[in-house]
Amino acid sequence: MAHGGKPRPMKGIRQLAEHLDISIGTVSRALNGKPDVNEETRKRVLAAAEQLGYVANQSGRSLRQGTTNVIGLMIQSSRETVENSDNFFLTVTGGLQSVFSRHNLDLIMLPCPHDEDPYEYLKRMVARRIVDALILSETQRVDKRFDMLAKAKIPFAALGRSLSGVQHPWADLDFDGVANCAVDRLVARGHRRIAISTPASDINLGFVFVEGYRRALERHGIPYDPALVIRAKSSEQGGYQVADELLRLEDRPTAVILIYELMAIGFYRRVMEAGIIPGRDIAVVGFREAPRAKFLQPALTCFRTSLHDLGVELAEILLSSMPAYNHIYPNTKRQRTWPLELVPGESDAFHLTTGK
Amino acid sequence: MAHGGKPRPMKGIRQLAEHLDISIGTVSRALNGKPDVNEETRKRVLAAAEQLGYVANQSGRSLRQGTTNVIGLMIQSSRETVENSDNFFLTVTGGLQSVFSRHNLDLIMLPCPHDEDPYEYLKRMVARRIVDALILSETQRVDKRFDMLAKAKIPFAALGRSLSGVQHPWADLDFDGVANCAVDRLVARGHRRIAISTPASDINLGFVFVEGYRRALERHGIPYDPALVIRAKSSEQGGYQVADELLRLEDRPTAVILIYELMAIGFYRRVMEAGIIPGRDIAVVGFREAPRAKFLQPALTCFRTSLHDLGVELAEILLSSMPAYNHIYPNTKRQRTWPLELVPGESDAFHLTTGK
DNA sequence: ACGCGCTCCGTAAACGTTTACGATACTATG
DNA sequence: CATAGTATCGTAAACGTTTACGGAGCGCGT
Repeated sequence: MAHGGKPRPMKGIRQLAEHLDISIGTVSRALNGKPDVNEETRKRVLAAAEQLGYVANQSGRSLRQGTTNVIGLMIQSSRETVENSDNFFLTVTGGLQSVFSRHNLDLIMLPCPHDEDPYEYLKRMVARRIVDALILSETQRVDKRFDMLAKAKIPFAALGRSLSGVQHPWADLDFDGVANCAVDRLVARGHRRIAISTPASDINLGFVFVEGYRRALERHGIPYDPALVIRAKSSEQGGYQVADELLRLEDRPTAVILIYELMAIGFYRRVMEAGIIPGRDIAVVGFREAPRAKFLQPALTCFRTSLHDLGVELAEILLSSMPAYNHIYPNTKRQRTWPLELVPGESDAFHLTTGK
Repeated sequence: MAHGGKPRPMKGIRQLAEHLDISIGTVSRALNGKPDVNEETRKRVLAAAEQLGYVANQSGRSLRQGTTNVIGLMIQSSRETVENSDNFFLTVTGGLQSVFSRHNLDLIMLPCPHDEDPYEYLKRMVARRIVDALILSETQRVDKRFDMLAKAKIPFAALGRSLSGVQHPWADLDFDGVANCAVDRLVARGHRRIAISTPASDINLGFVFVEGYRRALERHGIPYDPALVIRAKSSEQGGYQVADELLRLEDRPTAVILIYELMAIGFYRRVMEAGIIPGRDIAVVGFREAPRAKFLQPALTCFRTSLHDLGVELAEILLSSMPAYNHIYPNTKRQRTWPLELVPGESDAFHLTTGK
């Protein structure tokens, strides 16, 4: 490879210092807002940097001070994620960034390849020291990643709870609260056989969801029937499959709670194929409100929340557990279940005992 | 084993060298596969690195050799993107990674915040030298970013064409080909007033799409009517709006081509509100095949493609324009329109002249 | 005069790696 | 035996930045 004899342009702080006829130490201090530099020289330095388009080389900086000013958001583009994530991650990302940018932190997304073990991938990213802190998503029931990050002393927060690493910081949608509310609402309308869907994978939110459902049933004195818990992919196809399985049951449920709004599309379709009208013959409650759920007929009863604000909260939780920032976000609650608001629709608007 | 028990975490190549009683130069050469190192010592070094969990610090490495082994994929999480991107980016990402990982390159996603100018954001990322090369998406009609990257001599490729930076490498869905094919098909069924939708933003694919449509009409001797080109967001709501606007026209079109499949959901809904049945009273052709389009009734005629393979192609295009890799991917065609395959549905299955 | 504290700035040593260069031992060749 | 060539390895200089340290200049109180 040409390793060349051309006089390199020396694009660095050194050139900037020479151009200003100041030592590079002073230039660096001026740029980084250190106190012991004359205000007037600082102005000169900043002006020159702006004019010459100088930006500190990240490698040099982070080599010296062991910090990168980059936060990583790890996502596993598993097939299931790919099929249903839609705007979820990007919306949360917006909230995260709105906080990080205030501290000159940049967010990058680390997509773990399908064919690579998430744990190994994360280990590599950590070892490379490319990020100062991490946000983990799609937390598993037991998730080795937490222990690893704790041992490596990398600050992190999770988008989702987990059973492992008990005390780690997280923010999570209030899955059990939603299941609870949905059951209450359906029971109040006379339903007693209520089905629920949960993801097929080991992702923890499914367990939390079903657990909330189970406790709510218990509170109402309704026996918990495992046959009414359907494991399915969180997609339209999954919803179709849920309906399919429920139709096969001898003692069919009169209501169903779907963990992803998109599933309702497939669910509607399948039951209508069987001549069953959602909102008249069976009650349906979905999870998050989503633009495309708005077009369902009858309108889906679901739960609204601001994913953007959830991102904001999660960012603050992360910063509060980073030594360099916890003086700015002190005592922030390290674990936060994020509330959702009921959006009543027509899909469960009938009372069972009064007929349709 | 020299020191029994658990070795404490590696601090750097220096400790690894001391542990092996070899100079750090040799260790580095061994790890990087340089030729002038004894095969047997190399094995020892690799084994020790594996055992002690040593991974080279990326900052030190990239500071020295000016390379990071990271490829950045810039995405602008604009509101429009957030609403319709669904699995698009993650799927393409999978294809990209399958190529990059063969060369020990990692892909990171750089999400430009809504409130930041994409150009400034990119400039910052480039200046920080955090990536070796870039993939740009959502290319605008005229896109300053290309010129900037060219001037900064950063290798890049684009997911999407542009009018600026004429000779830059890119891969792009065959928007004009699809528009062309759709028009041909509709004309063959007797349609002459054919509407088309295009995004409201300056994203280039809209122009390419409409241009293909315009030329196809011209070929059939059908006059181009600007009133039939509807600018709308690429979402269900956008589709609803397209239908709404078309219904207001005095001389209503008999067919419509939608640039995003999701729009069909809203479109169906709106025309059915007006008592118009898609596939009987109006012909509808969508763009990409998507899981949720499968649930439309009648089935949407649309176009299928593998976004994963598009990612593979794009990765190879990028590598072929990187000095360090172009010997591996020589003479790869630098610009590639990616084909789509027609998936006939029922939404345009009627012949206009024979009635319904 | 002297010392002290303060403000500002220059010097140089890190940070962890890669790599050009030279050194050593050994082998093959003349 | 001298020399050249080869295989292998150690040494030290970069890469660009931050920062501990010290020094110069100055004002001020004793």
